[in-house]
Amino acid sequence: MTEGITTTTTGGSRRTSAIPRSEPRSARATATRQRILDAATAEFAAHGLAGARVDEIAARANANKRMLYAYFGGKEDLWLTVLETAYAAKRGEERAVVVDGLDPRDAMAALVRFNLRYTAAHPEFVALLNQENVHRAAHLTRSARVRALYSPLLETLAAVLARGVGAGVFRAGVDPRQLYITIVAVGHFYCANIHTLSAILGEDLASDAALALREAHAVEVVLGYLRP
Amino acid sequence: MTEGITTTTTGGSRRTSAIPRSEPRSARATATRQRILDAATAEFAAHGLAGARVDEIAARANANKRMLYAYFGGKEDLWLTVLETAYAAKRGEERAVVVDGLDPRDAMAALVRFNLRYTAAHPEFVALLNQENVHRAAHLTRSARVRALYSPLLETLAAVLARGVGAGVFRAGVDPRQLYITIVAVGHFYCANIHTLSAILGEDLASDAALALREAHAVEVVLGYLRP
DNA sequence: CGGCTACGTAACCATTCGGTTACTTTATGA
DNA sequence: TCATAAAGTAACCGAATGGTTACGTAGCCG
Repeated sequence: MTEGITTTTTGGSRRTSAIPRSEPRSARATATRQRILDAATAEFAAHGLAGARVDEIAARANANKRMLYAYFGGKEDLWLTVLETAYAAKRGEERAVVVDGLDPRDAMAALVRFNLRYTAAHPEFVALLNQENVHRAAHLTRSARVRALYSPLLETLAAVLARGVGAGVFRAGVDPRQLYITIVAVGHFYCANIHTLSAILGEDLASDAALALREAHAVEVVLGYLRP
Repeated sequence: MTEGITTTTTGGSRRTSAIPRSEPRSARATATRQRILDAATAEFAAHGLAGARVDEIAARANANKRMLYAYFGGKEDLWLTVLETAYAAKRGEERAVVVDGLDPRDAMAALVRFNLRYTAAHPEFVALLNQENVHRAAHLTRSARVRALYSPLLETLAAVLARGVGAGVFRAGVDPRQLYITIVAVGHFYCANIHTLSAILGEDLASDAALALREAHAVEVVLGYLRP
């Protein structure tokens, strides 16, 4: 009863910090929570943090707004949970990429392709990241959960790079972190700015054909650069 | 029963379409207009379209909200003007880059560096683009003014590329558009995601030292790739 | 000067929206 | 079976926000 309310603040920005319920007890509750999370991901990706509407999220989820506050605490907390979930999903997929035993060049190409395809297939991830950067990662930096999720892609990449250098098929002296950023960049930037780029260049970059061309180019750039 | 109030207008979103005043007549008016535009650029970059507050823009500009509506028509129209202005500014800077007479490799390196530096020096441009992509370039595609601003960088890039191929110092068969996207990407992505990347990688990528490293890497990637 | 118009101000308005309260329904287990 | 707590609902609240109206002021031309 009487959860510790102590709102005290309401002065500056609209915020309250009801403690989010940690674990739903029934299967129905879990389903409701999940529906809210899915709806929130879509709504946040489509409109951003400030543009998203809590009422709309609840409506999309076929849930009551009250439950959203019960499960997640508030709009910003929900945003963070959505972000964390999106990150965790990508890290999970990355973990499933296995390139052991492949020729280093093939392995590297596979990593580049994976990244581009994942990015293209998950525009909501791109949109969420864009938004969070507008906010200068204010929420993400507060998240211990995300900080713990060091990218498996980076680990794999460093290993492949070292293997290729050892085999004499890659140039030496490449910083894996810089290369990681570059690989993510050639795919992410394309997908993130696909609308403005299409508008500026006057062609549809979102078509399958255009994506295939971009993929080939991305692989070519990375492998071309890495030649000894 | 009386709930369906037939407000006639205001069906979906709050909008009014006051016709923006085309040209201010006095110097004072021009200055006011400019102050509003500058303040809007900062506010939109900091908070996005939905997150920006019209009152705040007016306050920052030391102008009255009324004049904002008089000069720009409304929040979304102001947003578009800000976007167009930012684009025009970058295009203007690009036009000032002259690489004629340079060795193609030096010329290419200069283009890569220019892009990275411009992007790093203009976080507001990056933030605005991010936002506009969240909105799927909905405003930009409506702008004839931006569509006319075909990137000079792309033109220059294509020329340098052709020159290098002719001189035998660049590989043949590279699509200038793909390369353009890649060059912009390696710089833009870094700057656009500098906050989330710093959070994930656990180091400050915005420092001068980190930026210099990134610049060197970007040049190395592009020139390395272009080797025949 | 004197009236006209562009420029600027402040108070106001209707609606939206995040968040809350008071209440009903559903499931669980003693 | 029935008390009890979790899950869910609907109506409500008040601050914030985009936009407007009615009114003052300054500079320019006759």
